[in-house]
Order: sequence, then C-alpha cells, then structure tokens
Amino acid sequence: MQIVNEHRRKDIHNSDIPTVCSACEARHGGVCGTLSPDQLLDLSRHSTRRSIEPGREVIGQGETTDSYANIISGVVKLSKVLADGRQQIVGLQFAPDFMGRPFTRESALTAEAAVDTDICCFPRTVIERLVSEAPGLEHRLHEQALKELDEARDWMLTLGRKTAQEKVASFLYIIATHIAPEKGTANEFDLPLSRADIADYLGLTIETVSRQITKLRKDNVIRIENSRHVSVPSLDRLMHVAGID
Amino acid sequence: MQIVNEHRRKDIHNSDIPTVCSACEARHGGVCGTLSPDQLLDLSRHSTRRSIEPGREVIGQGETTDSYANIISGVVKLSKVLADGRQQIVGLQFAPDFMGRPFTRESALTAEAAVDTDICCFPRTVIERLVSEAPGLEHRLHEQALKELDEARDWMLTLGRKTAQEKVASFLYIIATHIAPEKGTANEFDLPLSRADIADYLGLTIETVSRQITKLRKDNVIRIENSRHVSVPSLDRLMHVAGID
DNA sequence: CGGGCCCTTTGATTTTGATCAAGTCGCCGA
DNA sequence: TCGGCGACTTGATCAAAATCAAAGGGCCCG
Repeated sequence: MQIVNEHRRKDIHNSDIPTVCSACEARHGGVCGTLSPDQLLDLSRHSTRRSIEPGREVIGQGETTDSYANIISGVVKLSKVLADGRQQIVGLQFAPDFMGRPFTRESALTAEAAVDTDICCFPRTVIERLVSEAPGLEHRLHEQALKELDEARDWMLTLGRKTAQEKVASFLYIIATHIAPEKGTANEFDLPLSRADIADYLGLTIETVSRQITKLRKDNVIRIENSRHVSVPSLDRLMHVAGID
Repeated sequence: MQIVNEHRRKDIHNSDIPTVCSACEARHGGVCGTLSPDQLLDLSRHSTRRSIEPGREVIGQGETTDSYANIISGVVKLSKVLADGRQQIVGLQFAPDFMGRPFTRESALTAEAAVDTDICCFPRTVIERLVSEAPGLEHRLHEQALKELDEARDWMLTLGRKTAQEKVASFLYIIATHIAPEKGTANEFDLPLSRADIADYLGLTIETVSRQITKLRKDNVIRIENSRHVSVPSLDRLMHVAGID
C-alpha cells in the first residue's frame, strides 16, 4: 500500500520524464512505455509531433521509410493498391499503436490519416539503436506485430467468408471497440471512414456498403445521424449480426 | 577467403552441434539458427520430432498450446472457422517456418498438416527461457511474425479485391514460390492442397476453383496431370494473370 | 475384375453483390 | 439565398460466383 502510493506519487510528479512525454496520452500504451527515463529522454530529443489532416498520406507504397511513429490520437488507414487501381485497406491503426515496419526500408503499404490525427515520429536510426540497447523495446514491438497479425487473420475470415451484411456489421464492431482507446467499447461514435473507405476495407462497393448500412438501420441494429454518427443500442446484437460467436 | 573456408569446414564437421540438429534441414533457416551451440544442445534435449499425416490437426482453435514447432518439411494450413462452419485458411506455412503464437496460451486458429509433414516441437517453457537468455532468438521470432504479417496483408488484397481467376492464379504463384524452400521458384510441383482447401484459402467454392483451374489450363497458363501435378510454362504469364505487377 | 467411395469436373439455375444511373442531402462560398 | 459540389442513398439491370445437381475418374478393397 505504502509502496503503491509512493509509486503513484512519483508518477504523478513525473520527476524523471521529459516534459513532452509526461503529457503524452500514448505513453503508457505505446512503445515508449518500456523505456527507462534516460532512454525516454534520448528518444524524446529526436522525436517530433505532427498533426495530419484526413487524407494526408504519411508514407506511400514503395517509398522508403526513415521514421517510425506512435499514434497519439486519430485513425490511420493502411492500404494496398493493385496496378489497375483496385484498393484494399489492410489495417486500421488507432492510438496508441506503433506505426512502421521495423527492419525494412521500403514500405509495402500506404499509410494515410482517416481523420485528424496526431503522431509522434522517431527517426529509424534512433529506434534501431534503442532496440539494441533495450531488449524490452523489441519485445514490445514484437507484441505489436503479433497483435496486428491476429487482427489481420481475423479480417481475412471476414473478407473471405462473410456476407456483405456481416462485413459491414463486423466493421462497425471494430470501430466501436477501438475508437475510444482505454475506454473500452463505445456504443456511440463518429465513423472515422467515409463510405468509400469502408468499401475498400470490406472488399465491397460504396453502394453495397450504403445499402447494408440502411438495412442495419431499418433492422434497428444501429441508429444513424448525419450519415457519420452511429449509435449501437445492443452490442450483442451487432456482434450476432457480424457473425462473431 | 581463408576465414570463409575455416568457417565452412567447421560447419561441415558440426563439431559442437547436437547430432539431431546437425542433420536438420531447417536449422539454418529456422529459429534455431541464432542459438549458440550450448543453447542448441539445451533446446535439442527437450525437442521431439514428429511426423504428421495430411489432415491431422496439430493444434485446434481455442485449445491451449504448450509447444512451438519448426516445420522441417511439408505444408501446414492455418485456419479459422465461423460458428456455422464456414472456414477460411488464413495462412500456409512451409519449411523452415516457425509455428506457434508466442506469448499467449490460447490458440486463435487451427493448424493442420496439408501433406505429410515433419515438425520439431519445443515446449513453450524452454522457448520462453531461451528468449530471455538469447535476444537474437526474440529478434528471429519477431522477423518471422513480421514476415507473416506482410504475407497476411498481401493475401487480404487478394481476398478483398481480386477476381476468382486472379485468386486461383495467385494461389498457384504462392505455391510455386514456396513449395521448394531454398530452391527458389518451382515451375513444376504437386499441389499440397485439395480443391476444398484451395477454396477455403481463396474464399471461393470448390466448383469455382475447379472451373478457374480448367480455364487456366485451356488458356495454356498451366498444365495439369492427375489434378494435382501442375507445371507452369511461364511464371511471368502466371504472375500477370494473378494481377501481380 | 467389379463395386463403392471420394475427389474433381461440368452443367443448369439462382443469388449476391457489382455496375450503371439518377436522385437527395448537407455544406460552403458567391 | 442560390448554386454547385461532394458524399451518400436508392433504384434498375447485369454479371460473377454460389448453389443445386449430375456425372466422370482414380483408387482401394473385396
């Protein structure tokens, strides 16, 4: 008890934590959480915060990356395109996810902000140095990669085997459970993606997405205002429609 | 030059390498490659080789895993099922891939041999101990996870945006490039998957897969014997049909 | 050698979602 | 206040793949 209080007080004072970091919403969940105060200071000296407006590309498919980033707030779309322009969103990232593909220079995907997004960027060289110094950091990055792998595989089941109706419900479920990080599941939220983005995420067309959303509304699974604001009266019901056991 | 030869000679003699490992085809590519002779000996003492016939389940969805494994030869299907039985193969693993989801007890997927497969199993506890002792091992596992993530995302593009024809061609391309590890791309091979498996991998039905294979044969993109043996006269042509730029 | 079984192919028909084509709605700027 | 534009919805039609149905074909086993 005594110790817990001590610890807490210290954390509140943030005596050893760089000022930029102490106020950072992503610090505990993000990759920085494993670093010692010294290392955090080192990292923070080389890091820069950026605000990105919706639609702005953070890194393009085939470009070389020289930085990694932590998402502080917002939503980032990761997508791939075929030569003829067909596009697929292969992942969504929310705060406090880590962005960037470690140990490779060339990006195999495009990262683009879906809504107003704040990120904290680190040069590749600094991250790689810290990885070699702090084994906990690589572990954290490894866990993030495994989490993304699990999510990607779940989504493959959705893409390959679910109906349009189930796909749209699955998408809404993902948003409800990820949009408010640290607050658990939201039963009311603004969609961070346009219909076109949703279509690209689900492997459908805009029209089909729109029709299925209309159907979910008529079936009282969701309520919609201004085509972007969604409320979910029963999450169980949404999950059921999404085919989630 | 001198040094290279020295190194090679030592490697051929395998003076410090446990006997079971020295003959192992997967050692260099597999996760064991980063271990010191001591650690390799340690691991080999606790490892067991198993042969798995096609269709045998290695680990079921929802079961708890207590071991990891290296694939020595063969092909393993990773799949997920919906409550109503719809199934999706979310990944194929070939030698010398590492199987198992580190840092979690419960498996989110089913792993099943597609053909006769040999694996080398390690208890979870030993791997976890070695990870804490040898940072190179976690790095190797991390890279394997990142590789699988890249592959999963590539496949999401296939599942979400390609036509049946392109999907089947993409599948054949994957097999051609992975079936003979260390030998590069094969332009003649036996399919490790039945039509039903291919359908589950591509998010299609058996009938559609069969029709598309017939079409590829008629278009001279592939030749087929006994419905399982495939030869590819021009890999470029196959890639083109698969929509791979 | 024949029969049965499983895997695969092929054919006919149906269904789901795509495509084509108008609208509607909300918002911004003149 | 009025256009105009972009995002979204709705409707009609079309096509790709699913479903339903029936054969082949290879292989094992009696």
